[in-house]
Amino acid sequence: MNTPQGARARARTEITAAIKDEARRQLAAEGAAKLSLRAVARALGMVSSALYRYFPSRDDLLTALIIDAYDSLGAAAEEAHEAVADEIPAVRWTAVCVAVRGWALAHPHEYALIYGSPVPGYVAPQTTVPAAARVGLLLIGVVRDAHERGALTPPPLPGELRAEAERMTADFAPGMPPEAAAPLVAAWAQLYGLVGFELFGQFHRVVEDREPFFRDAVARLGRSIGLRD
Amino acid sequence: MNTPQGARARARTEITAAIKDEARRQLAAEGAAKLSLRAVARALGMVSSALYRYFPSRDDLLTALIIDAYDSLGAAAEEAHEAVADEIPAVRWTAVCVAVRGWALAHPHEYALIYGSPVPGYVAPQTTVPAAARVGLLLIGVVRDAHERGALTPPPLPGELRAEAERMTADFAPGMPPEAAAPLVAAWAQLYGLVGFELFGQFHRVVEDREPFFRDAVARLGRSIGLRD
DNA sequence: GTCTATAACGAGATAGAC
DNA sequence: GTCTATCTCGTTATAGAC
Repeated sequence: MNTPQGARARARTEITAAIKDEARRQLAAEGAAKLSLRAVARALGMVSSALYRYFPSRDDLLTALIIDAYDSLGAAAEEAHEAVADEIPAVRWTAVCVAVRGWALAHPHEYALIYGSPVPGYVAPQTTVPAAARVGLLLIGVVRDAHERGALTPPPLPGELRAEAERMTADFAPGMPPEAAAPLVAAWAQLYGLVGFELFGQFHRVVEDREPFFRDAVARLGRSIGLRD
Repeated sequence: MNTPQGARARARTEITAAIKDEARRQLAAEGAAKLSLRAVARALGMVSSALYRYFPSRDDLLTALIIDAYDSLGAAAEEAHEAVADEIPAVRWTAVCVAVRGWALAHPHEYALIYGSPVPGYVAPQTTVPAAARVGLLLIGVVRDAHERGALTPPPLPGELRAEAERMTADFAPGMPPEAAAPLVAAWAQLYGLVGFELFGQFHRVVEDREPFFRDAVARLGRSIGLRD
């Protein structure tokens, strides 16, 4: 934030950050289901009712943590993309995917919060949507750019999926050929399948040398959409 | 079970089943993190100490639920495969994937238990491995069979992955060409990415007509391994 | 106005005595 | 196996400090 702040506003920002930091610590230790306002307050030497000045409810604290996680992931992905902005789309595709994996390995509990099992009793409000969409929009941008440069040869579109594909491009990927819509959305989900399996231990004794395995898989994902090397 | 049982053994089997049923109910309501032996006991009109005659700890109950879930999923996948055993490998591939999705939609909380975020503080023992491997072994069988019929043209194997691919085939997919190993393991993870995204709500307002979308995606996955239509 | 602290509610879990 | 005393929790009402 580069807005000038008075002392009270600064104190408020700092305490808000301290609450979220402590909540993240508890997330790592006990999981989102057991996140407790009282425990956070206790760890900060505050009384539980004081937290309500900062977060109107436990669910609002959870929502803030979720938005922060999506934004942190989105920022990491966008930064990685900018670093290779001059490369061909296939290279940028892989760079974004590798950044998603890197962020997930560095923040496993926040990854579990946003892409793991839903927290029982919690329903994410619409306010999480913009942050949640960042990585997806970035990948759409890569594919659209490939199309504009003539570097995209998407697979044929099954007639059954034509209407759905056209709705998708109209809704959130204007300028992208509808043939790429279903393969891209599928690749997006599949990317998180690869990351989740590694993170949650399903690759234990199955995949040993994980980075080259991952790069190979996401390169294939890019080709399945029609990105050319 | 077709072993003849005395009255005592039968009662034990029934009570064990009742405990697991009630635990699954709580799993759905509160999540695995909050699964509590006491609450299960209360719901069954038992006292908590009595449960320890059936499950020595909460983690053992969790392990039993996890093995049951893997076995239920594995059985559903194997049954779907048998129903199309005479078809070409690409058809059998899709049938198994569709069965995995169908099972997951029918058992979302058990899916979350085995493929969602890890339960904090719980580490799965080796006893879960055979049940967990069933779907993977089934998919390996489809690909191996395609190879034996000459219906498999796997993508070229990057030199970087040669050693890993040969270890994979030696460890759990003998008779399968190493070129197919990495694409198959990746496809296996990606399948669960597709299912998880649908189940956990990431496709909300993104994918509307989900079954054809899913079939298209898994058909592409099959082709990425080298299965021919 | 902005914040923290006290106390309380209703619900649920837990530990130990019996 | 039962009962009770003591914990936890989210949340609110209220009172007072700055």
